[in-house]
Amino acid sequence: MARRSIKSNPDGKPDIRTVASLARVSIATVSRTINRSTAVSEKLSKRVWQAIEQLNYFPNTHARSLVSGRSRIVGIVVENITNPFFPELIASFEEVAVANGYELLVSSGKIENAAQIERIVRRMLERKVEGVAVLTFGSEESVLDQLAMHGIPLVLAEFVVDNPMVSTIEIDYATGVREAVEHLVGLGHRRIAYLAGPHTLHSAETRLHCFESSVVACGLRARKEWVVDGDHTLQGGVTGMQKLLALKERPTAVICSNDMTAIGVLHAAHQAKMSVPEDLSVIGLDDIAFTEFTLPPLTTIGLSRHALARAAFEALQRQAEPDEAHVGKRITTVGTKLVVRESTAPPKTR
Amino acid sequence: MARRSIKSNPDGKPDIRTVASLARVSIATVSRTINRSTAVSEKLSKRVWQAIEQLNYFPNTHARSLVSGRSRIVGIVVENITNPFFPELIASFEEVAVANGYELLVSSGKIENAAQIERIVRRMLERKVEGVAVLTFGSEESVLDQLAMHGIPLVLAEFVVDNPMVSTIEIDYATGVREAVEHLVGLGHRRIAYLAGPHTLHSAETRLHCFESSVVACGLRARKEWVVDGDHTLQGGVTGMQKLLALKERPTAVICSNDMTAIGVLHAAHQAKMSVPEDLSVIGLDDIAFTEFTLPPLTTIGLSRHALARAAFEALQRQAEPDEAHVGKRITTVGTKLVVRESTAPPKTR
DNA sequence: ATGAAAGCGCTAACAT
DNA sequence: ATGTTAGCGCTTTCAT
Repeated sequence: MARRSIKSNPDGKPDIRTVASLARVSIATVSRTINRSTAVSEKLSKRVWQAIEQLNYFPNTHARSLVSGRSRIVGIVVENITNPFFPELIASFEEVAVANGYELLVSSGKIENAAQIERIVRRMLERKVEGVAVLTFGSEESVLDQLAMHGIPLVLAEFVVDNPMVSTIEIDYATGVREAVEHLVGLGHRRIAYLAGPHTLHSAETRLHCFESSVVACGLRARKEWVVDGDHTLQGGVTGMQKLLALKERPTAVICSNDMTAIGVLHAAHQAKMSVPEDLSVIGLDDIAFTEFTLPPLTTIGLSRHALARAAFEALQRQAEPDEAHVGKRITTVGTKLVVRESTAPPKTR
Repeated sequence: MARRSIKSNPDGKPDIRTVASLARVSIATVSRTINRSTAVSEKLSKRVWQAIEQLNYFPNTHARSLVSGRSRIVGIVVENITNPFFPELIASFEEVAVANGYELLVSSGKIENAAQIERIVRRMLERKVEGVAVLTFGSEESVLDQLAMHGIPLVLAEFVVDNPMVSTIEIDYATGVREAVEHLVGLGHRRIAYLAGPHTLHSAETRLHCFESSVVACGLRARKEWVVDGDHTLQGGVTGMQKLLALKERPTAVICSNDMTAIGVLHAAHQAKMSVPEDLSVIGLDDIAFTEFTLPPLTTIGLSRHALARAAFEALQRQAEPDEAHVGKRITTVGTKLVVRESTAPPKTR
């Protein structure tokens, strides 16, 4: 039986006691040094760090979490991983979380039924995440209720909830969308269509409203048949564009609720032997990496993954580590702005 | 001070004792019931499960990991998250890991210098992962050495290492690549080019060799200037295609080391006013979701993310939970096969 | 400023 | 088959 008193590093993994004895201090002093908590004298702290270095020691996070109640893990929930926007978002989130000493727990599967929600909540609860960024842009309600019920801090995209545990990242679509509409109008377009996202997505509805008000602000009339439903997928873009092509009076430009939709539109236009931008101008939204390489390169409304990820992490951190400078700050805004490439040009017909 | 004897659920989070007392058994019996370890009588086990249900209890994974030494976390390391192949792979890996009661720790950042490798290794070690799937297809050596040195089971893609802790997923590129070459030859192509991946990638070298031997097997001669370097990015595909276009004797078809490259080729061909597949046939490799929506839809050599993820997880699990049925099984093979879409057709010139 | 010791929630001997 | 108990490696009182 390996009792503590007998055991002398059977494996080789140093623990806090190994460090303590090498530095000739108590384990409490080692802990304090590592956590920079109570002041430790210069002299001892130096000895401790030296021992740590020498042993290549690092604390056992499980032991740490167990006693402190803090896991230093944050969760992130997305859906629809086939839209490159989300992997890019996760990568950014990982970067900022890790840089701040946190680990992340990713859920990237589809969220379609109660069992799947249950599993996500369970995973987050089991690993004792300190907060969760729910960046599904729409299906948050369900996940939300359960997590919030358990007292886990949450941050949502564009879903303001009256709960002190829930922060919101607001996205200023208005600016980017207005720039897009003005860009088209400036090129001479009068017949501008909109290929929407799913009605279940909060963000998609917001984007649509921004489009409608921008059109009106530009003195154009909003024609109902020029607003077509989509679902933020490539196929949705194809189908939506086909609907637009079937109209007697076709639009000369189309703004899409996201880049995937816009790529689908490019596809459908090509199939219909239309040239972009000569016969049709197309604008997307998100500015995913692919847009530089579509045919032609896509003009799009940029939404920074990095800004979004950083805002989400910081909101979570504010909840986990309350900081007098930021108390009560529960809404952060992230901007959008037009990126002009080659899918927009003056209309041929006027 | 909340001593155990005084404490009576101050928060409400049930622990193993809460369950034990509700079920009128010892905590050991609760533990046994949950872990299905030593046999527990039907009667008691039923009482325990009932109490668990009633209290909505689940074990604290940190406590569990601390004492058992098993974290039930597996790591996965990828690079180049902008290639949709990798997010799709991660999602598959997540699915199979979670289904088997494991959590995953993802590292998706670029691996370019010692500090970044150090951080990945550190993250994995700190959270005590039970194994790591290094699916970078090339930069494994570096990460590998350090992790293996710490005795962590590893699984690599196509990198056979003489170490019992390291398993390998071998990918049978030969079959898919041969199908692709035969498909082109069957259509009448004689001048087939190859747009390679980076030489630093093991898998890219393998793919190239498969191409070369398939070409020879079909009785064509391998022309050196028709094998062009690429880097598995869209831009690399564009640049590579431009090199091919500059040749006096142009190929009538090009096989690319991955789909991203092929999409770049499509782009460059379009810019050069060439029609695919009329003027040029193009074949990719991976079969990422995007390939259905390129212009035209891409013929490609399919490599199942799900099969790869499952093979990787199972290899890891075999190492973590040795199983007499599979001892010593350290190499798994995953297949590839041609998916014909619309980017290939008979050549115009012969 | 430092150390001794309790105990986080659980698993795994060991005892019955 | 079940219970008792000793820690897993750490943080955090409490005492000095």
